[in-house]
Amino acid sequence: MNDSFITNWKSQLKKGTLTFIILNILHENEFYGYELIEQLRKHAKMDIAEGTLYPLMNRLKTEELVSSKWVEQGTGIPRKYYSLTESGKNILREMNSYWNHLQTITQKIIK
Amino acid sequence: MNDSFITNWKSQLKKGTLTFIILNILHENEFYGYELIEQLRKHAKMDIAEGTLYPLMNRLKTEELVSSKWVEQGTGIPRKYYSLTESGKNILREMNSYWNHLQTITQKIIK
DNA sequence: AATAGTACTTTGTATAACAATGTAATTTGT
DNA sequence: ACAAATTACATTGTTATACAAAGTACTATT
Repeated sequence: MNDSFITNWKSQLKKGTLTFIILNILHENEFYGYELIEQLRKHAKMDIAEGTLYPLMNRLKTEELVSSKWVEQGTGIPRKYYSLTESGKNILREMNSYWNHLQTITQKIIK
Repeated sequence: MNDSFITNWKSQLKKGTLTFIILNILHENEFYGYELIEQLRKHAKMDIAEGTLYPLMNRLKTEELVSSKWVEQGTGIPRKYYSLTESGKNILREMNSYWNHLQTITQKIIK
């Protein structure tokens, strides 16, 4: 029951950090949804449900922080590739700045 | 409208980080609720609504990560002081460990 | 006497993660 | 050749949490 506290905490911690991480990943490269989930699992050891990612990407599109384009594959299901808009890059700069601030704060209090 | 994206993001970011920061603060010292809000505003530049903090402290009590005691003042309203339980200290160690992991991840991708 | 500040509490709303389920095509295992 | 797993996107309902707003009660300031 106290083990689930950590599990729940990690889930709550994603609210905010996930958006932040994904925007940063998209700053370097274009990715499609399913690929982002794999990237996060492999490189960040974060397990993201599909029901988390796809709605999140739609929110980012609605806010016009990312744009998307369908790319047909020679074979298989077409992929929707996401990339950062100019507005998205500006917002990301603000987010990075606040994240750094948060780091400074926590570094002072963590034992 | 895009300015409110950052505002909302900071609010979402608190889900998880706030619990984390408060438990770390309580690791060094006992504090009462109103004092925690002041501490966060002054030292972390985080503005926490009372309707955020008090329910949070009650959740932490229910989970037995913190205990509380009323302390009567010579004058004025009595204060409810919170302190970390042994269980709270153990959970906090796990949280700090995961937070450090998150740092390593984000440091690699932030421009 | 009125206003601001201290200190805790409760109620209702909005947001986001997630489990579950669904669709459709492809690849792998036997 | 067939079943199962994987790839890829999407939707619905549930749950947790921050926050605005309002309330209670006492103290300090003007």
